[in-house]
Amino acid sequence: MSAEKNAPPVNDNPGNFVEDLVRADVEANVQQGRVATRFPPEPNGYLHIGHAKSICLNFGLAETFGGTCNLRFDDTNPEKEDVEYVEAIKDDVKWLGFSWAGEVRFASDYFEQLYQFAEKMIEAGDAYVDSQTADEIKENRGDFYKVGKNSPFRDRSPAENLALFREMRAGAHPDGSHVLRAKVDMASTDLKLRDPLMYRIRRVHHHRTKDAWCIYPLYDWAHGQSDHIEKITHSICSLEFINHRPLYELFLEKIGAGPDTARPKQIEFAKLVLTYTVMSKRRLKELVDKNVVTGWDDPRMPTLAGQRRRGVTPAALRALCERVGVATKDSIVDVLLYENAIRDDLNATSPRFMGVVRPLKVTIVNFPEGETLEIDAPYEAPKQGEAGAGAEAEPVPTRKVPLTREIWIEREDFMEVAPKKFFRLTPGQEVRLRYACIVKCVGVNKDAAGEVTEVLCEWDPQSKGGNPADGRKIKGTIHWVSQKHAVDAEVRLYDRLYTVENPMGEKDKTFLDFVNPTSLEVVTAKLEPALADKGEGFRMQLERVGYFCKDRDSTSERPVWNRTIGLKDSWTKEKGA
RNA sequence: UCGGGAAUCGUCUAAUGGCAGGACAACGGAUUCUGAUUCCGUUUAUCUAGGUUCGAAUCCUAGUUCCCGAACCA
Repeated sequence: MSAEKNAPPVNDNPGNFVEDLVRADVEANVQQGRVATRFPPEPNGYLHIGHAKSICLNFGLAETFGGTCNLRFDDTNPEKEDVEYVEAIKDDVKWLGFSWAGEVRFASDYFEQLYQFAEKMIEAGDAYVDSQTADEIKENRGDFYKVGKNSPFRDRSPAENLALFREMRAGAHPDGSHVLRAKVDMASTDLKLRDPLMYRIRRVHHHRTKDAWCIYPLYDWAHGQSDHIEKITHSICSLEFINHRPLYELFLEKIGAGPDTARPKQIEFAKLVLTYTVMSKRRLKELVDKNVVTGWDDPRMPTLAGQRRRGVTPAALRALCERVGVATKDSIVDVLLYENAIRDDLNATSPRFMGVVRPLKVTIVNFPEGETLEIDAPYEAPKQGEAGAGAEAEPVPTRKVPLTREIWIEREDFMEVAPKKFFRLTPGQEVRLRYACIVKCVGVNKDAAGEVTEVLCEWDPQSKGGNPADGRKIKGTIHWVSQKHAVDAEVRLYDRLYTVENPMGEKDKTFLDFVNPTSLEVVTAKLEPALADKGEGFRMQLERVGYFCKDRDSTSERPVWNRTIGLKDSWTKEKGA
């Protein structure tokens, strides 16, 4: 008992320092204890696994504290943005299982208000129109070791600045001729504070505001102010934005957002990076544009659309984000953690079926020709710790599996010359056909090249259902499909897209140099007939093979299944050793 | 040569001056009509050097390493 009293607090949960900070604010009644977050993607590409972490964090916080989370598109750079992405992103967030508060927001909804804020800045002498060229601005900004030089236009009067800024808005000046800058400090050691740009002139069609504007705000001017307009309490972003925080706060100060206890608070966390994965939108676009993959939703892509098509569940993605934790240290998560989260969820939820991916003919020579044995086989995911069959405490749902004289088995389940501990088919050895019976290999047929083309077996008719009458131990169980009933299907066997942990980590090479040449292998598989009528998106486990999801490329003549992920395999490892 | 961040098992992450814990991975074993699942067990960590303290991952000093920052991108 005394030991219990002295026991240190135990916390087996992964850390989430953001949640701790928010909780502290709620308990201190900051912002009346209100929690309002936002997920602010730029609609210039598809969401990926990294975004999932931010989505889970922001929406999760809102759920945890009974607050709200907005979906806000940060659409301030029309050159790269498109409605295609807006729709895809909305779908992805919904698919992940989250709902945003009210309508979808757009930074572009705030362009007028942002503009008014900017006029206030000008009137207060806190912003000016700079008419230097882009090169001059860059030159005069200085660098890490050299302070900047004031622009010759820095001392224009508020009245002149206001007139010029209004002309900029009205389209009186060509692109690039002027910018609006905040007047801060060209000598600051923080380069971000050397008179940051607020507006540029760009005659570009915007996907929402069309041609209403020819000046567009830059990130630093748009983001914090949008947070303020939406009354966001906690503005969560990734680590690289920590350099922007002083500016974030300065702008809120200048627009009169109130005391810092009443303003949005920027908090930075480490984004999710996975081994064997390249997440940046630019590279993802490159894979698409160079046809390395078939599109943004290619099942090898780390995009949410790709992962969804591959068969990954939203629950698996959420589990990954939960397990990874939230911290301020740059980290690279082993992709195995993700694969484990996928298997974990799929194992618990996938019905079981049989299918042969690389078929090899087997003839059961003493099985009556033309006869079919119908077997009732359970297909539900086994309960935790239970075996797939046998342990029928209560009736379990089953499907009919036909057994005939000619069947397909997996090519790798037969070896003419087998190593020790090979518990599958090999001459003279007995093996169980899952759910069906015991067979023994009595011979093989080969082609001219010496390749085994057919395996001959005898079955034990006393073992119908899978267990021998005399109770003898059968070590191996293999899957099979009746040839006569088999459904041909295109199966896409996906593997990691890269051959190395960090495809970006090599000098003199690009990530494209490390694309796995066998990241996709297409085979014609033989599936059991019960799978014939499954619809697009149906997920299942092919026993002993892996988890699969029916692809939208399926036609009535040719079903297509994607391998989401294989089963863990301790056999190939042993074999290799 | 500047400014800002961060350093705990192989990986991610706890412990906020008091037993360095968990997950994944690895390894061993048990169970199994999936070589899966499940169960049990084992190995492995506080960046370095000083200091404060009865006691330091935690506080102090110095150093080292890594990341971010010089777009009219976000």
